[in-house]
Amino acid sequence: MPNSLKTPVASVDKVDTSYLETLIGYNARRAALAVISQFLERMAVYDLKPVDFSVMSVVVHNPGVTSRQLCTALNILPPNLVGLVQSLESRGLLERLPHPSDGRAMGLHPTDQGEQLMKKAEATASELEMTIGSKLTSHQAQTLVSLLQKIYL
Amino acid sequence: MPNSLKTPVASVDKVDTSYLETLIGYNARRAALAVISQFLERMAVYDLKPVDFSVMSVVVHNPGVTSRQLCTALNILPPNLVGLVQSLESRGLLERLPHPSDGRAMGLHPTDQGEQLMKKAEATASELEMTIGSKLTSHQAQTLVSLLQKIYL
DNA sequence: TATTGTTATACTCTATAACTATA
DNA sequence: TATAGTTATAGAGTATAACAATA
Repeated sequence: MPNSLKTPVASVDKVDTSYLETLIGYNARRAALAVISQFLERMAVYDLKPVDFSVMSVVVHNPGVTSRQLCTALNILPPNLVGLVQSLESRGLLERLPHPSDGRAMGLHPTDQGEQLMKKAEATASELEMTIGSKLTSHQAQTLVSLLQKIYL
Repeated sequence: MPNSLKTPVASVDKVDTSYLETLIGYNARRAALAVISQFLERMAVYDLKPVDFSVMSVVVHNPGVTSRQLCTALNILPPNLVGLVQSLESRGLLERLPHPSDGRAMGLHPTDQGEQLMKKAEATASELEMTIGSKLTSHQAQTLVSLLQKIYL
């Protein structure tokens, strides 16, 4: 029997992605992109992209942290951090001071302006968590974070 | 009291990322990157990157799917799909046939070679799921997938 | 000899505008 | 007028190699 009679050149009405939806990596990436998309919108007022936010947040909570430490903590390659830090410094959000004991390194310190901005930005980030949380119970959100960390930590 | 005496230019021994680790988006992105990194290694033998795998998987499970449908299902922009499809076609993994009812569209169909490759590739992907799953119980993995889907679906 | 920070650079990924052929 | 597929191109993100200064 010719295939053309059995399936006269198939067409698809509804796309079935059920297989991909069984994969943790696929779901994690889709979820991350969805959240980051909302994050971008909400952080636009502060002119902070996710990486800028992460860098500033670590600097605020770890005054004096070095570039190397930042790279390790956030999984950023050193050459790619240089421009980020220069940009944040030129915006007056952080400053680079000599490291007290290592002459090669520079400690990154938040400025007052940087701390004030991040106070607001972290509040906005927490609001976003609540919005996402409206799709999840608080217990589910906690479970989700815990399970994700098991994978990458 | 001069600040230099209270904190003589701070240095950081262990970086504290506990705030970022409360954010779903941060954790989802870190987890996705960790899984994708392993995915890249395991799929290298098939010369399939995550997007190639996703495209081929949808084509195999939806013979005749159009480019537009693929873009919508996988959140890819049409111009960025063109090269992917051309590459997969030139490798003999799929073929583009005229759509039965829409003269503008082309249906994407897996070749026999494409189906055989994806049979192996999907088995490899499932093995990877098991490996990730070794960090989670099967029930936890199921919960994780379900919670991630609540966020982006 | 190893490490921090940096420059230069290349490669990939993602995004936008505009065109054609068809609906 | 709207949509599918395509081209060209720009921008962002990510990668490696190599160098100067310091440990």
